Amino acid sequence: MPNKNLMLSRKQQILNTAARLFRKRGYSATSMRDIAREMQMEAASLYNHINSKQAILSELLLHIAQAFTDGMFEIKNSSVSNIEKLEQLVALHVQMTVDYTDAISLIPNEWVHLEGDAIKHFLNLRDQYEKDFNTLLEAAVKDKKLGDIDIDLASFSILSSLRWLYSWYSKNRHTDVEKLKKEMIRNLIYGLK
Amino acid sequence: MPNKNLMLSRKQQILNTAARLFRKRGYSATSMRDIAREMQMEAASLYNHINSKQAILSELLLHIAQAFTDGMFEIKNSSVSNIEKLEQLVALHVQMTVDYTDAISLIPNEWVHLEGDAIKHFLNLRDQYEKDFNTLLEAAVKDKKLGDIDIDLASFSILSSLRWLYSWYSKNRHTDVEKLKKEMIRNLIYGLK
DNA sequence: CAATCTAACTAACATTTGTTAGTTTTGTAG
DNA sequence: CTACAAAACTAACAAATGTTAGTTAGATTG
Repeated sequence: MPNKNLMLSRKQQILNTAARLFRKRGYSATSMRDIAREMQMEAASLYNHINSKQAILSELLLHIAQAFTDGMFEIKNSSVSNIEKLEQLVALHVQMTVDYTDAISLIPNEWVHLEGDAIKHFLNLRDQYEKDFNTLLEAAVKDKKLGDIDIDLASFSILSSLRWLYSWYSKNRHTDVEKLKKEMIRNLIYGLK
Repeated sequence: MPNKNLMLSRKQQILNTAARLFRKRGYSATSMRDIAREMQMEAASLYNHINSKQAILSELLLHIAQAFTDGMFEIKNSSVSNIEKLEQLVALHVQMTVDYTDAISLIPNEWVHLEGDAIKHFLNLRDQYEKDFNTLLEAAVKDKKLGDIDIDLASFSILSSLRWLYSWYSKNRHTDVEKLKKEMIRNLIYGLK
């Protein structure tokens, strides 16, 4: 089977390669020459497609963060119960993990290497997302669908597990995605009942 | 001999400072000059106390990993029920998080920058710990103390939350430690019942 | 064919990096 | 006070870094 990367734009190939290397060794420990070697080209040639190393990181991270924000917007405004919205959010995380395993692995830590407006933007999206998540969790408790939990700590626990799912999924790629969604919903949401 | 104690205490200051900076910016993005500046000394002077940047990282990570291994050994061999052992393990994580907040933050990601024997040793300790954790979880299920969960995924979820607790705790240092232990046990263990 | 565009190349740059060597200061024990 | 060891300093190093400038090969278009 030919390389899947062949069908993508050169820029997208570079982003994918960078995501894989950033995941493996971290942003700082990955050099432009590392990325270039993997792409079988010279480091300077990368600049025909991307503006800077920093721009690679911010494209990767902001793309993921925006996708989560968009997903949250849709789910928040849908007309299902609060507990169902929570279920859909867990499913969103699982789906994102499956679709963007490498890039999503950068979310927990590598954002610290963003600079300027990019880091502000990223943290704005992240903080708003977490606020929305807490709000939904609180609403579900008020609906008597969840026990009398510490909202902040429970929210943190759930999101921690979801953020690290990429690591589990990498070792279990055979897993059926829909089954995984159901199991995570059970573990993380109904475990708290 | 009091000279040696003074030297060790200076070394410990360096380790603590390094842990704080490694946490903030990552191992690779933290230079020896960064650590030195924070210690109000020159980079070269650090080498009177430590052998290399790499040695700092491995001392920090292996110290934490060994403490977990020791804790697991004690708990495994104690004469309480399996479910109580799980409770004690959660409490161990919480206590370690409180005692070594900065150094413990390096456990999830920064081990990738270990080299040679250090990385082998670290991964051995980590993998054995996770195996022991899984075994206990399985035993608790067999005791009918937990529902019919996917052991691997549940173990992963619990450990993810515990690994990231340092981040929550940093923003909630006022929290009573014993209360936090109880809440985490409830969230992570009895949530699964 | 000629002109244009894309995407590769080589060469070089100014910084920053971890670390070593050699020297000087400082604190303490006898 | 002297002697010594601990721990700081200055200076320098080779290697690696992100990036720019200028050039060239190959394809596409008029």
